Order: sequence, then C-alpha cells, then structure tokens
Amino acid sequence: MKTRDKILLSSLELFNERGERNITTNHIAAHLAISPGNLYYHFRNKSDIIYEIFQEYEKLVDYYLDIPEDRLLTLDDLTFYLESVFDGLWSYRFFHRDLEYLLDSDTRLRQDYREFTNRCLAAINRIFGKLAEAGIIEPQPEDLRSAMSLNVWLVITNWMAFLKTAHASDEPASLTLTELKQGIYQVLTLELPYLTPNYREQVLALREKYRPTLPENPEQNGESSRAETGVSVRIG
Amino acid sequence: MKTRDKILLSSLELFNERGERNITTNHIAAHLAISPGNLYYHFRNKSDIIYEIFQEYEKLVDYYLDIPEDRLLTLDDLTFYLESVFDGLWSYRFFHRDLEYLLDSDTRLRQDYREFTNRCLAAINRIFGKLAEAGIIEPQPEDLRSAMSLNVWLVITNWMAFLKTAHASDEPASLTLTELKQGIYQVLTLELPYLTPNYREQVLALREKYRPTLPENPEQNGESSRAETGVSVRIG
DNA sequence: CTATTATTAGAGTATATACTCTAGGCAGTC
DNA sequence: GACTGCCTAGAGTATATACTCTAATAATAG
Repeated sequence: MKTRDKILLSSLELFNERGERNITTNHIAAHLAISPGNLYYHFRNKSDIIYEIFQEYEKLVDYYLDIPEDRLLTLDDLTFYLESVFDGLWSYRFFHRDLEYLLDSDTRLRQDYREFTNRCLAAINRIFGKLAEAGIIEPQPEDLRSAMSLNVWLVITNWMAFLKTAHASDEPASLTLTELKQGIYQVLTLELPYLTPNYREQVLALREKYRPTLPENPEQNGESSRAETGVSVRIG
Repeated sequence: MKTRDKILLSSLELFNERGERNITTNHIAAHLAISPGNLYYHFRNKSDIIYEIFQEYEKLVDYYLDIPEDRLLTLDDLTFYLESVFDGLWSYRFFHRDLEYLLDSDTRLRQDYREFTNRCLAAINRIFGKLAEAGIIEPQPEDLRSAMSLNVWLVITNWMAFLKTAHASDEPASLTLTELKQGIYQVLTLELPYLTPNYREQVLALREKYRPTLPENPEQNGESSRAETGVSVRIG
C-alpha cells in the first residue's frame, strides 16, 4: 500500500480511537514508523488529511443514500439505509466529535459539510416521501415532513455523543457498533406514530431488534462491572 | 467583584465566543489584565475552571427543571421549561461543543455530567407524564415515553451544533438566541402526534411562534447576504 | 504598629505541536 | 555511469500552552 494511503488509514484509525484533538501529525508518523518529513511530503498539513478523510466519508454516505426513483421502497430498504448510515457514522466517528472546531479551521470543509448536511436532509425527506408512497407511513404535509427529517438527522448525528457521554467514568472509550446501532431504535421511535396499520407490526418488530439491552439485565456474559456502567436511565 | 468570579465570568464569555479549545489560561488572564500567576492562585488548572462553570450550569438547569408535584401542568409550564432549557444551553453553549474532550480529561466532570444527563432525562419523562395527566398529550406506555424523552434530549442538545454547522462559511460564529430557540419548534414537532384533540390547536399555535424564518423570505431587514447564508433546506 | 494572611505581578520553564529543511536513497532510463 | 523524479530520514525550529516560582503588595487581626 502506498505511503499516502497508509497515512490516511492510520490517521482515521487514531482519530477514531483517541480523538482528533489528541492526535498530532507526529503521532501519526510515529505510528507508521515514518518520519514527519515524509508525512509532510504527502500532505501539506493536518487539515488536508482530515479533509481527504471527510471526502471519503461523504462519498460513502452519498453512495448509500442513493434512493431509487423507479420503484417503491420496502422495509428492507429502510433497514439498509439505517444500517448503512450508522455504519458510516461508526467508521468515521471521530468526525462528529470535533465537528465544530474542524469546520472553523477549514473553510472548504465547512462549505462541503454544509452541502453534505443538506443532501442528507433531502435524502431523509425523500425516504419519508417514498415510505408514504409505499404505504408504510401515512403521507404528511411537506411542512411536517421537513421538520421530521431534521429531527431524524439530529437524533442520528447525536446518538453517538450521547452514548459516549452517558457511559460512566471507568471505561471512557468503550463503544461498540452494536450499541451505536441502538440508535436505529431511537429513529424508528420517531416514525412510530406515522405508521400505517398494514405495516405497524412489522416496523415494531424491526425496531425491537435494536432495543437497547437494559444494563440492569445483563444476560450476555454477566460481567457485573459492565452492567453498572451502562446507561442507567431506562431508554427502552 | 472578586477576581475569582471575574475569572469564571471571563472564561465563560471567551469559551462561548471562541470555543474552549481556542482559549488558553493566558488568554483569560490577558483578557482580564491580570497575570497568569494570579489566575493560578485562584484555580489549580484549566479543568477546575471548567468544572466550576459546569456546576453553575448544572445548578441553573436543575433549578428550572424542578417539576411541581402538587398541581397539573399547563401549556405555560411547558413553554417555560422549553424556554429555560434553551436559555441555559445558550448561556453555557461552549460546553456541549467540546463535551467529549472535556469529559475525557476530567473524571469528576464525566461522572457529574452523566448524573446530570440522567436527571434531565428523568425530568423530561416526568414532564411527559404530567402533560398526560393534564390531558395535553395522550398517555403512553412507559416504554415509549422513555424513548421519546431520550429523543427530545437528543434534539435539544444537538440543535445548536446543527445550527452552527449548517450555517455557511462566511459568517462562522454568528448565532443568535432567537435562532437557537427555533429548536423549540423541533421539540414540539416530536410531540405533535401525541397531542389530545383538546389542546392540539393551542400547541400548534405555540409551535408556530418558533417556526424558523425561511432564509428565502427575509422579511426583517432585508440583509441579502444574511438571507443567502441561512439554512438552505426548508426546515419548517 | 506589627504580624499574619491573602492577593498579585511577572518572569520563567518544560513540554508539545505543526511544520521545515537539507541531504540522500532508490528505481527507472538512456 | 549519469541523470531524473519520486520518496524518505531525521534533525531542527518557531510558537504556543499549561503551569511554576519568587518576591512584592494589599488587607486584616491583634
């Protein structure tokens, strides 16, 4: 693999694990056992590395949120969209953590991210539209649909921060993809009141799959420490 | 005013304006025209300053989210809770911006914030319960109520970040309390499907007060630049 | 007034951080 | 072998950052 790509990969890995703020270009170089000079041969500065990583993220999400025009949506489609979005969020999870700072220090990024947000909101909006067409949810006025889309976006993009901050002190950076996907439960909660009778049961069943496992009820492996450090307020 | 209090006040002001990450202890001292030594006489380190500011924030929100046990809730109560929460968010807006980093670098803060979150979630939950008692919303199973409370919390705490990041590049740090309070529109959107027929119209009217002014329709003072840099996707 | 304590100034420091600069290796090509 | 273009090492630097240390000045108590 080319050094340039290795830099991008390692940066993403380190950023995700320890936060962009805690990772310097020297850390990245050291982690790859290359010289700082080498790193700066490939990238003008740290911002450029982050910008390229963002572009990958953008491409990934855009790819997943491509909504078919020629057919109706199914529940499987919805599941796919939700799973994909949370997969993306997971793979680039450092990004939302320091979002505001990152946007403040890179105008290109700010501009691009703004458009990215708008594309995502539009996609969510279209999904709602097509779910109505498919008879899965009741059709709603554009007014309401936009506000709902925005709420979905807010829940999706803030779910991870909630998990990380609601976790107790002793295990600061433990977060799994499974936990993250419990965000799908929250998103489906938003849609609950709008389901058509025909699909209500199916969506409820789907939602149930992502229900957070209560920390008071540690049925997996009984690690009692784990049980006490989970989210303590019942969120299901 | 005591130097100690001036330090807290200036810190909050600078953090809010330019972000905690961009403000050093030397900045704070310089802003107050005192020496760094003086600052460190009053506070052991930067974390301690932030921790005390958080405690003020906590106290404020706890004070506002004190829910009466002895009487029914009114729509005015609901309005008060929403307004107060967003006021608090505004006054301590630096906090949520760098939340994860702050919690990672201060165990006390992490622990306290976790309990704070749980108290807030419990308060939202109680509000839902009492709104049902008052016949404003339909009663819901505890299950659903908890998930809804969490969604409300996610929308509230992420609304500001959305505004800041969705704004265009040319005016990075322009955000007003009025815009922030449009988050109330989003929160009320969440409650819409659960309203009782008796109160539906009243809540709709309340919600309407916070409807975001569309950037395509700049009726206030016609600053055209402002108009083009607002949120471009219709969020109402 | 004196002794003690609280407050302040301001120079200074160890460490970190983003980034630069120079020299050189290596692969291919004529 | 010499030339060229790409890549790499590694020492080095300017600046920033959080924080310390000493000495001096106010404030207060007896």
